Amino acid sequence: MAIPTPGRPVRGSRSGAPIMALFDLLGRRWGMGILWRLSEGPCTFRELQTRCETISPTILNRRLKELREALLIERCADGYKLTDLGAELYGLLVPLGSYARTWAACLRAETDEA
Amino acid sequence: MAIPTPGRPVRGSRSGAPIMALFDLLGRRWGMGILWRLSEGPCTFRELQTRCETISPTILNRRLKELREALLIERCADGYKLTDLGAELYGLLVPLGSYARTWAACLRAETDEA
DNA sequence: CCCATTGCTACATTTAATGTAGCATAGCCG
DNA sequence: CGGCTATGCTACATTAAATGTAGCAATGGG
Repeated sequence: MAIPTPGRPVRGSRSGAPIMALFDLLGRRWGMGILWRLSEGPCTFRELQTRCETISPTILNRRLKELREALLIERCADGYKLTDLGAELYGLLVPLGSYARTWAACLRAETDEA
Repeated sequence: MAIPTPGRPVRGSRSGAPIMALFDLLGRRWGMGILWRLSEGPCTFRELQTRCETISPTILNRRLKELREALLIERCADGYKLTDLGAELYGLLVPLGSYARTWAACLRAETDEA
């Protein structure tokens, strides 16, 4: 699957709105998860596979290719790492971490009362 | 597909880390796009379908069910709208909009020079 | 009653993800 | 050198998810 290109039709925008292209890319399975795990530090393919806990090498490899093409990650001596552009994106995802805990608490509360 | 439940195994975390559960949910096709479009204001199923430009009713309906179950959106007189929890999440996605434009510019630059 | 709009569902097809096995290369150690 | 380990993958068969089109049942006018 080719990477979504801003300016060309993407899922959610026939005109290729950048945000929709980004959502299309990050919305692929494991997309954000890989960025998140890689933010813990550069690592090898196999180490990344371990960090992701349940990813298959097939899909890890495909996402890595896409994310490299999208300039978010790159190869290095230790295997793979975030580019500056990727690190910047990661920075925007960080707040989702604490939000997720709030969200989880709400879900639990809802489930309990039901 | 059941919604990923924090605390139970999800993609990326056997122990169910909230952030991975959230990534699993938002990482489903159209997940973030629907939130984004709904943030423009409450609307009907069909209007939302139009805003999304290219979504099929099948998958729109499925995502709506999931997002409702996840307490991010709810039904209202006008059709659907974000819950407070969903609006809060949307707030965290907003910065991705301007980031996406930067990212698009970098991609274009890269493509041009190659 | 007729027509338009609503929120969907059915179903057939295409595409993506999974899981397991294993190969080819590179580096060490004796 | 031979044998071991780790690396980055790829092949392939299976399952699951997304797509696209058609259309139905319900509601609310006029």
